[in-house]
Amino acid sequence: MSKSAGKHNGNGHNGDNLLLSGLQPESYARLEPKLASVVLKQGEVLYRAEDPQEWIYFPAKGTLISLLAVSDDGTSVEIAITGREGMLGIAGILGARHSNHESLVQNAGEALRSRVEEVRELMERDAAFRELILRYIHLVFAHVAQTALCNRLHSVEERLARWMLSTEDRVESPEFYMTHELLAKMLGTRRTSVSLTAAMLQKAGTLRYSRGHMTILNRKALENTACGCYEVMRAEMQALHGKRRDGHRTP
Amino acid sequence: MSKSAGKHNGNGHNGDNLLLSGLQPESYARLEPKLASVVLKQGEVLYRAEDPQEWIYFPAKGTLISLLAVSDDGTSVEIAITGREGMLGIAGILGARHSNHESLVQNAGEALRSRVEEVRELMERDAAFRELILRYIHLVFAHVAQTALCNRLHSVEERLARWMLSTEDRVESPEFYMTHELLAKMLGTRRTSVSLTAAMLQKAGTLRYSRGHMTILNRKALENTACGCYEVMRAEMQALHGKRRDGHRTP
DNA sequence: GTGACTGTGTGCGATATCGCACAGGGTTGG
DNA sequence: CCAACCCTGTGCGATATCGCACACAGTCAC
Repeated sequence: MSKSAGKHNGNGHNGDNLLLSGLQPESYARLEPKLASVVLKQGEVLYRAEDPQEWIYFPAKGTLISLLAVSDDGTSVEIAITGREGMLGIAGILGARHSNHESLVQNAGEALRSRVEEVRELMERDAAFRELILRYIHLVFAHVAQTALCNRLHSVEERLARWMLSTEDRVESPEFYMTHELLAKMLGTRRTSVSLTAAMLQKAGTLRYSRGHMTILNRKALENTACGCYEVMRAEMQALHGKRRDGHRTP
Repeated sequence: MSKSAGKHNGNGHNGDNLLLSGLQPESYARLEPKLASVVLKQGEVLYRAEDPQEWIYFPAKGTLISLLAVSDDGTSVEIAITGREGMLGIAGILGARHSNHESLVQNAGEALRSRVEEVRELMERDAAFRELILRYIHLVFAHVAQTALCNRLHSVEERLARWMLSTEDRVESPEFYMTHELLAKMLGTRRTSVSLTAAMLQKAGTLRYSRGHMTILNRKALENTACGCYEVMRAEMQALHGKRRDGHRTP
């Protein structure tokens, strides 16, 4: 279900983004000339904290972007994660000049982007599009809230496993680039805590990694290790995009 | 600045809610017949997790409501806090049937409420109102994100102080009802951790409490104890409602 | 006034995580 | 091929918080 998504109408070259493929053909036709395809590189920062919110990004299949909250002393924590199920630039949609969050490209890929005003204009015209975007904002809201809970109540191991699962879902591959250092930045913990936990999971045969090349070997085991937050977030996403209830991907 | 807020147009009996007082008179006149005044009691739960999102609440001056994320094992964490600067029922505005969050009345008071559909309808008609509501959603989003960071990186003492300050701002009084047990529920920690920390602050003369009756004695000291998250959240609120930069209240 | 309940103080061992420092093995670029 | 750099493993003491249990003092209902 890559190009022509089941319940969606698959507007051809929408970069597989699920918000765009949910558009009616005539709405998409109106937005299309404003959309530009961009290539996002691993490690690229789309928005720094305090940057003006000018662009909306609609990630294509496989592209993965983290939203990070940064503290004044440089420490940071991931608050949400975005793949082709969503978009980047919510603050702009909500009328804010800037947000305090940094968006960091975790897995390279393509995205379509448009100016905030164009998207807002389409939202005013097209009620279905507006509803979809608002529902997506609700999804992110729920995601951030669950993260707040998870950060407080769950162990590094549980959070690490949750992160791996969410990432695999969006990258749509069990292999991706991710160092312990970066993981620590996102989980808001020390690099060594990540290394210890990851080593345990590797010994157990759950995953394998080497110098940033990470591979999930046993997804079931990861699911058992992760806290319930993963399921909560996944259910929320399915409520929006109506994916199948049984599995996370279709071959 | 109780009834007739400076930059706002003060629509008489809007319960001092800053979102409603920001409305143009004709818009408010349209919404007013749909608004009903309700009294919220201490400890009352407006929305349980999974409850259908039917009502929007606009708290009046002094009324304080917490948004809690609840885990399946009953543990919980506060993700946001709402006073007269905002409203309750964002999930409904965003088109979600339900949210996973519980809203708990911390400080009794009044609120105006209306059905979700009425508010949504006014949002469609009145662009200024829509912008205000969307900007408020951004505010809450920023608040939840900051909480996620704070929960992960800051100590019980810092978080407790932050909570006290936010609460005083909304209750608009240095005295309010709050037990250690409840605080623990919101900060996502043990009751005894709260008791220990609170006892330290009491010995230092920063606050005083007895069986749920809590009084802030030295606000400056609290500000020094709290993490920067308080300032971040407050700045965000001021960006929306344009309050004075120097103090939190006017006599 | 008495009993039941609720809010707070205290103790104490267990554990996860922190903060920091250093070593060594891949990888990359010249 | 070598040097510099990046990623990961390891150690170890310090500390915050956890989890649980029990004591005691206000407060409220009767």
